[in-house]
Amino acid sequence: MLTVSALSKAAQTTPDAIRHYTRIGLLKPSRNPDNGYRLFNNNDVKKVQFICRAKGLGFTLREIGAIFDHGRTGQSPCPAVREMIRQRINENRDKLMELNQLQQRMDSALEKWKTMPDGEPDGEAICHLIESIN
Amino acid sequence: MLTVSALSKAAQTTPDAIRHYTRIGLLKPSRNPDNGYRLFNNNDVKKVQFICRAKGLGFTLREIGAIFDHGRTGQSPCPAVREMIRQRINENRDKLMELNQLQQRMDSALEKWKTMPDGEPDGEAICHLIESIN
DNA sequence: TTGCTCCTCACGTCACGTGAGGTGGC
DNA sequence: TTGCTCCTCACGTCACGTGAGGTGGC
Repeated sequence: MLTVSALSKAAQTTPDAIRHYTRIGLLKPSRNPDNGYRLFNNNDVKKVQFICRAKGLGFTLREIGAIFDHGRTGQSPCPAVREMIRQRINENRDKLMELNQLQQRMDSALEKWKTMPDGEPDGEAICHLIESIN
Repeated sequence: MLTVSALSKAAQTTPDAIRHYTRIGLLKPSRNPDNGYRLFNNNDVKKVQFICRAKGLGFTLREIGAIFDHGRTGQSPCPAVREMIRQRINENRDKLMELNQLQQRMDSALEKWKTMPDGEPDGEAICHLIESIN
């Protein structure tokens, strides 16, 4: 049986993350009746490692919980997993495009500002650097 | 004088966003004594447009508030603005790299899974697709 | 009266991190 | 006794969106 910190070390994460996963129901440790400490077993080490791997593939904790539930109801989670990652790939593609555009806007703003002096507040403009954009 | 929705239309945003900006102190409308409705003036239209433009450059509302405060204390916000965007550009570069790597991990996972069958829960693996990664 | 707008709470989002205040184990 | 770990709240993060429940204006 493992305590919070022992589990966090075994699975290469933080004690707070372990407590968080417990709070939202991904882990269901038993308790030491003497002091109330959470007690985890070897299967929980696997579960936390699974959580970390799935997070690394872009799955949310809510989705990971859904995958666990599939297991409990005896259904294969695999079709849903394939579908989730397809969606996540599309979402991520959109986000990448947005951030690329943001990066370009920021770069060209900074470039443009190189030739502009700092302005003093004059009641007219708030910050003429920013107002010069668009 | 403008109401919430009139201001939101003039500045091309939503009434809820206007209420939010008021709540966090970026806008300080007067009130109609008869009914308590927020009352904005033409300067507020400019401020909301400024907020939107700055958000488009990656500034947070907290940073935008700091820019407004510079104006009130009679200092030029411009040097701080240049510094903020430099930082934001670096942060965004890191985020882009992360998301690019995530995209690659997701793509190669989906590719690899094409040759793998769905697995039934067997008490051994939670989801062998995910566990096959790394 | 209907339909639109306005109001004020106050919670939810995401995955934790961070105190506050207190206790167990060596 | 000291230092480390554990515990349970409960708030903060970011920028709103979304009810709930009620009111004003035409």
